[in-house]
Amino acid sequence: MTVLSPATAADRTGVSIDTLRYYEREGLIGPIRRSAGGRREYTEDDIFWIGLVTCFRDAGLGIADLREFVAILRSERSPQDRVAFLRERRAALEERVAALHRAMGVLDEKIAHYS
Amino acid sequence: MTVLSPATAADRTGVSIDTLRYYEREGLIGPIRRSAGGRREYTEDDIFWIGLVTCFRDAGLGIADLREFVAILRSERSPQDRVAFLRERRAALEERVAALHRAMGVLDEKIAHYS
DNA sequence: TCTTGACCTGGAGCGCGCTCCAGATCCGAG
DNA sequence: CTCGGATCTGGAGCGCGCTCCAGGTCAAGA
Repeated sequence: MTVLSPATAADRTGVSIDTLRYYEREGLIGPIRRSAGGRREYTEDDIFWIGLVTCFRDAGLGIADLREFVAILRSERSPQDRVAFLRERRAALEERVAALHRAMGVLDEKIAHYS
Repeated sequence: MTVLSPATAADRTGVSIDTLRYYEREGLIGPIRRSAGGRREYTEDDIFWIGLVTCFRDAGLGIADLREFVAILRSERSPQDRVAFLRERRAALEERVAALHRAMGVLDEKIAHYS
């Protein structure tokens, strides 16, 4: 099974090496397996997971939120608990969308005013 | 014409007094008129403008973005320039909405998986 | 073997957006 | 006139999310 060097992982995910290490320290990813010499070896699964993390980061979630998300998914919680947590997170994102829509409405108003 | 004290303005807008001063320093609002003694006197117009600013802040825009927004609206730019700027901002917000939708999609997938 | 460059760790530094503080001033109630 | 609460200013401090650095290790190529 092929593994990826830190540089390659960074390249593939669009996340800097420093940030990958940071995410690992913060418990958002990994722990990443190491080679005999102590270098990180990223698997495709790691890359996929990093993709999830960046997806949520891009959506504006904070590190603490992500950590909680990871903790829930890795925990032995019941499906019901997980679903409850996920729905709650979803609702928070919907509120963000609503805030965005409000701002876009203001913009539309201004645009209409100057058109 | 009635004016509002800093405390009242803070109360009305939900923005702390410190933050109102900060916004003023940064050029996002005001400059707010002062009383003979040097205290700020917020007008209803000021309150309205603060509402716009908080709307955009809630949508995740940064201070620099807001400053630019204010600068454009106050400048002597042509309506075309303003509309162009506003449309550009709107597109950026739409991209944020898209990022949010992507994250919500991931959440939905997980929810479906555990349901 | 030697060089070179990627990688390691721990910790410092940075920009953002506030938030708090000290010390002074203002002003309405008593 | 006095008192005390609200406000003023300039500047320090803080949490977040990286980003960078020093000093050392590892490993592939000449």
